[in-house]
Amino acid sequence: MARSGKPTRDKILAESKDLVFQNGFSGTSIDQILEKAGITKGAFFYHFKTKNALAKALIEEFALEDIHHMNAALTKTEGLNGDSLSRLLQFIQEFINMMSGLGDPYSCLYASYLYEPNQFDQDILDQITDTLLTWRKTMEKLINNVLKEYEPQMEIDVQSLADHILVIFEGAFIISKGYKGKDLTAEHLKHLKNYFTLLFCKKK
Amino acid sequence: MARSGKPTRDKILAESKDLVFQNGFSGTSIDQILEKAGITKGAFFYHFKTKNALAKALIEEFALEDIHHMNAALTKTEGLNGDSLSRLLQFIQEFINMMSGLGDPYSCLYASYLYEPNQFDQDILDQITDTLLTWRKTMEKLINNVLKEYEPQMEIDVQSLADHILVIFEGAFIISKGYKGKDLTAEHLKHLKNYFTLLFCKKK
DNA sequence: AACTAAACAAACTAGTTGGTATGTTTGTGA
DNA sequence: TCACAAACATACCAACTAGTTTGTTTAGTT
Repeated sequence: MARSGKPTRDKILAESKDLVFQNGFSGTSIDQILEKAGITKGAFFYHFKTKNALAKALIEEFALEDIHHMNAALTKTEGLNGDSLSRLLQFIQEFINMMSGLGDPYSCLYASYLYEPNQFDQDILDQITDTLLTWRKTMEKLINNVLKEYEPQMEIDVQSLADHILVIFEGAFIISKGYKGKDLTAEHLKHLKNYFTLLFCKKK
Repeated sequence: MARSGKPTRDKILAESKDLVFQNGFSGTSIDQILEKAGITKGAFFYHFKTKNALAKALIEEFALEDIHHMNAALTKTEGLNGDSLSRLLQFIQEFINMMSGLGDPYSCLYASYLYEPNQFDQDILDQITDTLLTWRKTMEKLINNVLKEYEPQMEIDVQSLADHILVIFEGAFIISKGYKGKDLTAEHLKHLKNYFTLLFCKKK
């Protein structure tokens, strides 16, 4: 056997992710990646058969981390299972904490890909949909548990309300970029927390 | 004089906008634009000095329409100036109506550009920031008027709350794309309307 | 009818693109 | 120690890229 290729592969993934967020996927050339990663073309195409294979690896890694964050927040708030509302609110608070320390605007690979969808194979786009659906299912459960104990102040569609957290994430990322300042996600998640608090102020 | 070049220029703008939303800006080649618009390279570079000049023209047109929509909704709700809250709510309702009939997910050029910012000159990115600031100022005014009459149920930051409508717009566009179904913006704007309604349920 | 400038068309160029073919180094187990 | 495969490096290519050059058509003006 030769030496391990994992450091090289990881370097390619890390550097190309940064480049994609700055230039877009098709705006990122392989030569740029080689230069930033300090490798050659042979090394790149040893680890990734095509440029699209890199795209797939990138989104797989990103989705894995994403769902991992979601599950971590779920686990952290498991103790509050008794009060369904504080569980939901604390779940959101976990992400407020997570995004609070952030300097530069955060970037999401889903949004990056979805604004040039023709560049990617179908399975890549499907993976994004799957991850969104996982989020939706999780949020629906949390909300439905609240609905057992609380009477919502307004008529709401659970699925739409479940999606709303992702909407705020993605939107906040973009607006943060638009203002070129620091990331604004935390403060916008607070509005979601407010919304939930006001919506479920009355027990059944 | 020769015949008017406006139809050609407009065709270039319309077709290239579609292409950019499918392929991204750097993923859209000039040759692709020529084919879709049914013109030649000479015609293209007669109307736009560089590809980046096209990018600028595209964002200028998009921002103009955007602000025009905003002002139209403002004008339409001017009659409600007496009740500041219903004015704010009806302002949002105008966009709910606008986005309700939509089939395919809507696309925003700001988001498209901001996810490959290195492809564009600074003045293009500045134009995006300016437009966001115009939205912010408008929303701040509407909200501040409400705050004169109403006591908010929770402590809120006006600027952040003003930005929140754009956050929901942009986020809803992306999530809609992710689900590959129809546009979901209208239903997410309803959550914003709910939020405002609950937040300002008590007069001073 | 001759002229003129705007509005194109066609062919070209220099550089870049993703991808390949072929060779070389590296570590490790028999 | 030597075989051998994994992990690279180098040189190359065909296709495509944005942009240019040069020539032609079109429609008002005089």
